[in-house]
Amino acid sequence: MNRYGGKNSNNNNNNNNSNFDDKFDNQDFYHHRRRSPSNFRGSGGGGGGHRLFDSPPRQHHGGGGGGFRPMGGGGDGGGEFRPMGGGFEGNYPSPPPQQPHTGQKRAYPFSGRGGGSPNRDRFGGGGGNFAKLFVGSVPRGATEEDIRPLFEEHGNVIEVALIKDKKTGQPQGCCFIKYATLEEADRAIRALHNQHTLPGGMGPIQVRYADGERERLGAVEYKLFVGSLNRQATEMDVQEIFSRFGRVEDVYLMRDELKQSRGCGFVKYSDRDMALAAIDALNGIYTMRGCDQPLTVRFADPKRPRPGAGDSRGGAPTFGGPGFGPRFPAPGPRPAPNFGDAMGDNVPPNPWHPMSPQNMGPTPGIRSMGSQLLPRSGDLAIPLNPGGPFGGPSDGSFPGPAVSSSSTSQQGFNQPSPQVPTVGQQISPLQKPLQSPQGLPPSFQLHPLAPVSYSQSQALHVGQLHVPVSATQSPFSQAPPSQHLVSLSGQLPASRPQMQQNASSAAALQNPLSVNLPPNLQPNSVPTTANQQQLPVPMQQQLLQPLQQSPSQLAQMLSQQTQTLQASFQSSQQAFSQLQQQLQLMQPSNQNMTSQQNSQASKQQWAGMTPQTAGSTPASTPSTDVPSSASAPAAPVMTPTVTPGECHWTEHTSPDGFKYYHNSLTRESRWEKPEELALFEQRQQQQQKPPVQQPQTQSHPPQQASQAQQVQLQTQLQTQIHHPPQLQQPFFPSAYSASGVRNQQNTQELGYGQLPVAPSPNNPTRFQQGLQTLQDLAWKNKP
DNA sequence: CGACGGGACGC
DNA sequence: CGACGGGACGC
Repeated sequence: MNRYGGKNSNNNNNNNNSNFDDKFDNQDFYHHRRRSPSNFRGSGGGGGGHRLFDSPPRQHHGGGGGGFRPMGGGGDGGGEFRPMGGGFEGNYPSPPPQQPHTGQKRAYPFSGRGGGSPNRDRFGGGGGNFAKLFVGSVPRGATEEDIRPLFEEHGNVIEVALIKDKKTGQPQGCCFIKYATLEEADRAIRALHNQHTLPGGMGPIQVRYADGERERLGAVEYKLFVGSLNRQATEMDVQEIFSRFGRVEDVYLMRDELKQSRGCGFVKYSDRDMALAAIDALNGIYTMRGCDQPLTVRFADPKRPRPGAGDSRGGAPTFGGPGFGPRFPAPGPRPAPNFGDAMGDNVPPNPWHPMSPQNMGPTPGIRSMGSQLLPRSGDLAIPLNPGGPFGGPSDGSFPGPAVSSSSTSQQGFNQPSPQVPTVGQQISPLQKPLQSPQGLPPSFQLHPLAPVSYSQSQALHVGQLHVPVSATQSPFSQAPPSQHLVSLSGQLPASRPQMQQNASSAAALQNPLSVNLPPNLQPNSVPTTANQQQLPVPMQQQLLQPLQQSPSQLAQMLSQQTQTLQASFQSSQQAFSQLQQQLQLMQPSNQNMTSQQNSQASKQQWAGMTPQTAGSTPASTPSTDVPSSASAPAAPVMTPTVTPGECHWTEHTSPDGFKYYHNSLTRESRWEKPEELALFEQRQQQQQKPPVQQPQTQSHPPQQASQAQQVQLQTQLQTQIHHPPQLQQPFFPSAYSASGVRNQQNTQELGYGQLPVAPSPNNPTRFQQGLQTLQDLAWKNKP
């Protein structure tokens, strides 16, 4: 069972007074490098084995030892980088030598809110820093040598402790890694959590602070419970929505045994203001597409204690809850600065009931605390792009961006700083269009603002306007066309002052997208392959295209696209029934067709989304493969280069320009080409299979029973079921994460992924699967 | 309307 | 020191 994210990181730990959070945290510079199993073992990893600290004798470190110094890794450099992205081939500057710190095992028992936390010591002297991480999903057979190198890429590993069962001595599949500093630990979490699978591992390793570490280190996290999520939404989608308020440390969606989302989950921030901003802007306001109810966003209840967990009591290191503010006077230095008073004056009457009217409202105010950094509401009211992954506010209002007051500069990750609008930092309206119109899917949508912020720090600067626009909508986006129009045309709601776009915006346009791309744009990407840093040429072209069009045109396109989408949705259900009928007829003779049809259908679906084809049903227009522009808007994610196959795997191209594969049945996505697909393709080629361009012409095995039927079915699928596929994959394939939240279902779902490659013509199972898929699709299209 | 992720401290 | 029973779906 692979679960996506995991609890984890939290960077902003405040830690000794060193404002390290202002600098270190650039964690993100270092990215994990995907090591291939082959080189995994021996590579000493960056930094080369600083084995000095191997298994230090346990002594009690007294505190104070001056060793700690926030290693900075570098200045801020604005290094934003996306956790997932993988774009950076780990240029991890070798970790600065650290002072050896000994560690203690489970040192401070930390009793929850208990008082005398050891933190004091830390705060005082900054000594005694070492950070222990818990690492899960470690192959049982792994040895320290297998693990250490990986972690040394992110810092000096002081100790690696493989956990064995006390009684049996059997490896437990987990271990503890100790770093001398929190920064290193943080980096490791970001780079590895859910993002690296050890050889032989069944899934990506889970990297998080060991129990009690957070508290011990003074780290806090603000966990929000999020309800009424679209069950089709992925962690990534959720992250997209929440990243506007600041860097999302982690997203965890509750799923059932079958991995189906339960419609709720948790989002963590390390900054309280971000959490508050998210609540204000989304709770009861933002409705995801396909949902009839707005999100519920509130501070999470304390985690229900797990019986079997050996966790120390008390616990909940999370803050934000009702009484937490007061009760936890800032476990760490951090909270205090910006809103130490927060709970005091700015506190809403009832934090636990964010739903209160005041918090709702079209333009959720920015409940920015009194931080000086925070701009005034007027300035802040920057419209967020409604077109996020799942649509905008149901009421048509833009969720307000919240501002994150804390000036923690570390939002670095995927997100640009929380939309803290330092005045003047606004996105030019045109920027969005660039991305959206072309339907640069999700990835671009992910951090809608990201590009901007990034650019700001990196290149562009003053004078840019942030426009709420996000023309792009993910398939689930509910934002009415009108919103888009507004956005595009630059007519923002009155509440937004910014609009002062200016000429510079045009110039700015290109930069952000074509130049700065990677980091921001690929928030989630997790490339397997190296270069993710550069946007593929094609991609860039796409991005630029929009520029050539006038806003109004863009708006129109969007509108059309939207209509098309809607129309398609409506028809899907019908299609489904029809399909069922068709399938029944066909069942006896050929089954494999189902899968093929699906593939084709999905391909078509994209084509159908062509804006030009407005409202039209994406009829069977197989001949022309979707022009790049066509696939854009509606098609959230990719350019469907389809590879029809038995295996249900189809190849797609992410906005980043990287290929990935998606299984229509399992909805699994992976970066590597599935073997099944490869085999299938081979088979196809052997059969003289024509290029993808002509799906219809695909070799239809002569043996098929009734071609007529097949065709019919195919047509229907093509013409009517367009959404399904989109819906399934509207988003990015997995790689997600800002916080390591990444979809990595791959490995684990092999069970599904590896469907019988051999097309057993009369395999009822396959048929069932196809049906299943269809049903699934139909379901999704449901209102 | 949904509520917490696999495992957890050896030498 | 003392260390988890009893009870279990409202809005």
